[in-house]
Amino acid sequence: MPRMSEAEKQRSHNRILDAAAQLFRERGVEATSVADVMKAAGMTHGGFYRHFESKEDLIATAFWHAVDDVVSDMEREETSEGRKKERQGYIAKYLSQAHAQDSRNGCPLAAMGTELARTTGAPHQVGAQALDRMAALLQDTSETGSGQGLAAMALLMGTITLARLTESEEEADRALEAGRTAIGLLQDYWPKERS
Amino acid sequence: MPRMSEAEKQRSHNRILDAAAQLFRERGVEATSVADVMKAAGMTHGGFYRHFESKEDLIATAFWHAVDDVVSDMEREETSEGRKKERQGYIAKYLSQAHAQDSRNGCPLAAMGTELARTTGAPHQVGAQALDRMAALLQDTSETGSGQGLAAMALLMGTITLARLTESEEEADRALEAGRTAIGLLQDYWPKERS
DNA sequence: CATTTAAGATTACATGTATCATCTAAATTA
DNA sequence: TAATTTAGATGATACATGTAATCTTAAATG
Repeated sequence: MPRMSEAEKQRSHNRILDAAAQLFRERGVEATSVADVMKAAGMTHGGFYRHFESKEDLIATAFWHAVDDVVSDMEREETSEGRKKERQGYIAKYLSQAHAQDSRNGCPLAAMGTELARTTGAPHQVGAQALDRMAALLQDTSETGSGQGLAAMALLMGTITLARLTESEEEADRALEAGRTAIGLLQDYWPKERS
Repeated sequence: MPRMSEAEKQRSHNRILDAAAQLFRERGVEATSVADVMKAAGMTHGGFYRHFESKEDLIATAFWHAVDDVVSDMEREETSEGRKKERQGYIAKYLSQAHAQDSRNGCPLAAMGTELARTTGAPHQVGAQALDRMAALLQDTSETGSGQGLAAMALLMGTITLARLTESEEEADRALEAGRTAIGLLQDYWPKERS
């Protein structure tokens, strides 16, 4: 069947990336094989190494692809006022039953963070970069680097992990509700820069 | 070499459990093979099925073993005043560089939570049970079921995950410090039961 | 139109996997 | 002490894994 045009190769490449980004989040990185990814992308595993150097390469690239996917909308917002508005919506979506039940399309850090932390090399690096990016988005207007964005990120990630760990929707809801309350406290009471 | 006395079998059993509890936390559940565990326990893989029905069985049992190990000290404290005191120490240890760097002996939920959430059956169940247990310990004196314990657990888990994801001790420290501040806010400002 | 190129399929490889049947020697028990 | 039991070792199974060489065919190039 090969060979295909440059444009079609790009499309294949993106299909692999999309499939990997979804499967890695849904089943985990270790639990997903290169063959699984290629099958989900509608190909056989043979062609894989025309697109990526190794599975490790795919992990880093697909993870970053997922981060872009989830985060770039909000980054386009230029004014800090516009962001503040969007941030509330983003947080509400993040702490929703829908997000808890759809890890496939959800926060890549929540789904793969633990696994990336255990890695060394490129996958670990992009994980750390993603953290910077997302914490910056969660940072409330005024002071950057106060740690409030980091705390918010930790709380969000922790909360969906708990919600996904529960055994009923009611319990998941209790976790999500607790997360919402806690995020509110961080926003309302985080100490001002003393300087 | 076999056969060994009943007492020695128990000791073997515990060695397997300890090894599994450590390796699962350090490398992850999927990334750890039954053979790895048995080798770390000083045995060959053949004897494994005299002790456990399956790897899934081991996962659930070893996870619970780790939870007991980490949590049972604090549960022995009877009075809620005694617990309150201990809780602060527990939280300080949890949000420490030492804990971030030693997942092997650290919080089982932080290390395996995401993976357990993806499981079905016994491993998922014990994960949910562990959450109940730990959230109860983090619950501040007064009102149970307010969700404050859940939020605290989410924050703690999220924070070490972030600390482990960073690429330098300084960044890890920033995450841990943010977590400490946030925990304080939860304790100080969590809304009283309206009733 | 002929030649070259390369995307993806096919196949192969060596290794790792969970599981289990069988073997062994020592502890139990009769 | 003799017979029985069984913990753990050995080895085999059947399959999944990451990687790579090779083949096929259509696109790109001349």
